[in-house]
Amino acid sequence: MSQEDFDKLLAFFKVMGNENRLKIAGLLAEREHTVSELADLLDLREPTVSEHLAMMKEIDLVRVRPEGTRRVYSFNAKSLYAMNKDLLSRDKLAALVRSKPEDEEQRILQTYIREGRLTQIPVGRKKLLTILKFLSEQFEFDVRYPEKRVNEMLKQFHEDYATLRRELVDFHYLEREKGIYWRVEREGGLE
Amino acid sequence: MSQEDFDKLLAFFKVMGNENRLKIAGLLAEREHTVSELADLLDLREPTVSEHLAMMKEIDLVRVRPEGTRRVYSFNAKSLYAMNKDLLSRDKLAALVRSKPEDEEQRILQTYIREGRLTQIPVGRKKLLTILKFLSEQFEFDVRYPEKRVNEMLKQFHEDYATLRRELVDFHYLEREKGIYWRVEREGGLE
DNA sequence: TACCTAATTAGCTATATTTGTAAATAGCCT
DNA sequence: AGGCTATTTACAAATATAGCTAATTAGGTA
Repeated sequence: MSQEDFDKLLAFFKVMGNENRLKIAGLLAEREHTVSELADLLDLREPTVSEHLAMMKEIDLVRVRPEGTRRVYSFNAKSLYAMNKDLLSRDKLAALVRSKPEDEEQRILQTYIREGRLTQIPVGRKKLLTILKFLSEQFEFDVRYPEKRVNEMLKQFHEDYATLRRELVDFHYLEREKGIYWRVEREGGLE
Repeated sequence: MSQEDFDKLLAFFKVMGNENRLKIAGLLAEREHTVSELADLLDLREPTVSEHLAMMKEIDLVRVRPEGTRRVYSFNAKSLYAMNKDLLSRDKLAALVRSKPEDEEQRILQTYIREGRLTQIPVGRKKLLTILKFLSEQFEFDVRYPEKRVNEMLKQFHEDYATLRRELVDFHYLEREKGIYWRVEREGGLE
């Protein structure tokens, strides 16, 4: 994400992160309004509303149309749509910094898994997470696994199944309660 | 959109509308970090970062995992996507304040139209727009009406057809050129 | 236990934001 | 032109936010 994109996104959040401006956006999304109408509806003075509208116009969130001595403000849906699409998309946010995670994960897995067995349990956090993610994928969602079964499954990959099991829980790939384990969607990180 | 949704959206914008918090979001989207790492990267003190993270946690934008004496923060992508999907659409924003507009329009029409005639031409903008919308619906799209015909049609509703005609044009329910009128889709307003 | 490190909480200050009043501007009407 | 209205601009007051240092809490370790 470029500096420009960052600034644009920040400006957008700043503008919308104000109660009255968000209300104005709502009112304008419904239908166009003049400054004094908005002032009435929001119980604010005209200059205040005018100021808010100027900020919203700055980022192209609203449009103005003069009508005699009034100014009719309308919501620029396109702007919101573009923002939504371009800046808030999964890709953009992810691309923020991610550098081909799949490739790197593949490389790590190839390094540590030979003939279906873990050659060693990596120490580096990133490597460990990749391995744990792979192991967690051996489990299905919505299935309850007794500890014994978990151990058996993990022993396939490494003698020290207890460490693997503990790490899987510690890093929230598995949840545990009363000796029963189940897979959960690990959030954040190298998902 | 409920008050709850409004508050949620507002809180989200408020949190993301700060330069350092937005940077933190970017850094955490890349990979998880501890408080002091972030403080280093952003050139801020730990308490400041801690405070920012607390705000982000409040709206479930980040997750924490204790690791010894550190706390490892990670980005909760799900939260962002949910926000993006559920709350940022135009419909949602519009619904922000809409209180059954159809009902209200019906109420206004019933107030001002008796036995097929306008009892008076309302002054309030909202009421006026509702009446004008109703009147505009007497005209068909893609039909060219000479002024004389427009006057006749409007006279059915009120003696002061000239005012109605002018308002219909002023508020862009009708377009006029060289004495010929035609109905257009009014944009923005009470469509 | 005592000590160390990391993080959070508390309390304070500087800055930014929001809002209001008063004055200036712009369009319309007589 | 002069008056009227809606809006914007200028500027000041009040409030909110962001940042700091210092103190406290929590976990790890000798």
